[in-house]
Amino acid sequence: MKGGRAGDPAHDSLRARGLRLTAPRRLILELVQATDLHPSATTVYQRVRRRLPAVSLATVYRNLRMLAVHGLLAERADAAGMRFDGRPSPHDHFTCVVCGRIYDVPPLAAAGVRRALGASTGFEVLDHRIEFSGRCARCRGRKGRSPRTKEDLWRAKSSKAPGVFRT
Amino acid sequence: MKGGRAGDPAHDSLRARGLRLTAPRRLILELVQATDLHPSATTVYQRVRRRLPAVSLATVYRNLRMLAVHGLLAERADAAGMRFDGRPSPHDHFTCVVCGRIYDVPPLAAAGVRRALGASTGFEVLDHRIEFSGRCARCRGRKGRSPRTKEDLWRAKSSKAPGVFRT
DNA sequence: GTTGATGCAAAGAGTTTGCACGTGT
DNA sequence: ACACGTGCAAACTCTTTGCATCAAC
Repeated sequence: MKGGRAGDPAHDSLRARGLRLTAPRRLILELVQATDLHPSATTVYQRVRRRLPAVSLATVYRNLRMLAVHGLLAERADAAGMRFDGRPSPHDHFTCVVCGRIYDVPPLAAAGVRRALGASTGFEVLDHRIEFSGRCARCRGRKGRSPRTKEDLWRAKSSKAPGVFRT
Repeated sequence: MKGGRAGDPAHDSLRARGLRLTAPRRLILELVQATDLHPSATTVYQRVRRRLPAVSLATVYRNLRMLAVHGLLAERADAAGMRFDGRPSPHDHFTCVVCGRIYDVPPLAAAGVRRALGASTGFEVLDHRIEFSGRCARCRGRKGRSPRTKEDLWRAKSSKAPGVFRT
């Protein structure tokens, strides 16, 4: 009764693959796609509960993994666990060592590097990912300033995402 | 009585930082530095036990982390947990989707990409890492063949590492 | 009505930690 | 001898799974 109907992009993506569009699943997908903060499962869970208080953490995990398997989300391993990325389109990442934010950055010089590697090794390069790290624009300003906790803003407050690049 | 003495590179590296050179610590460092298979803590543990049967898993974890903090090893996050890399020098990685091996590859086209990112974003790029994936040379041969378990060879057999690139 | 999805709780896997004892320097 | 390192076991965190129930189609 609260689930989506035809015409909804999420609905169509799921139904086209023979997957059911349940309310938790739909919300989880929407939330992850609506931010570029690469949230953890727990963070998604906390956000989901604000609109669907009965949803369990297990359901969040099951859906995140399933959506990733079907290519609607991408998974990233992190020292603290898995992170989820709502944009499966090719792009790279920049992690700010000061504030901990993970920014999406456009694919800069992919093809040439991949070709070079394939030529020199005989490996068949199917995919690649570049992880940059350093200090982001807003953290270059302040001195040795407070490492603001990464996604606390998103988890706790509104769904306004910082939004740096949309790849 | 069984630990190293002056003149040993590992001994010097540790002592120079005020760290003690115990037998487990020395062996752990040597094992990780001697392979490019990026072993997990459990894998290192299994290898350590073959020469020092009394060493505990906790000690392996403590030493791996401590050695990483002091820059003698590098840590990598993986879906299955942490991996350890004995070569802190800059290099990239290629993960074979068939056999699961993680190969070291030489740094191919770093500088230009970093400069481009800095110029277009205002970010100060301090480091980067490229993760390639695909099928390695030896797996391109066989058809849709058996995903040989990653580092079983090293864990179970001799310390002969496949050795692809030495960066 | 079927079949897959969910909630709950329990189980797993990887990693960390408290404490008393052992050991490098 | 002193301080750090170690073994053991318990604790913790993140993630997965079994099962009865519920709901999308």
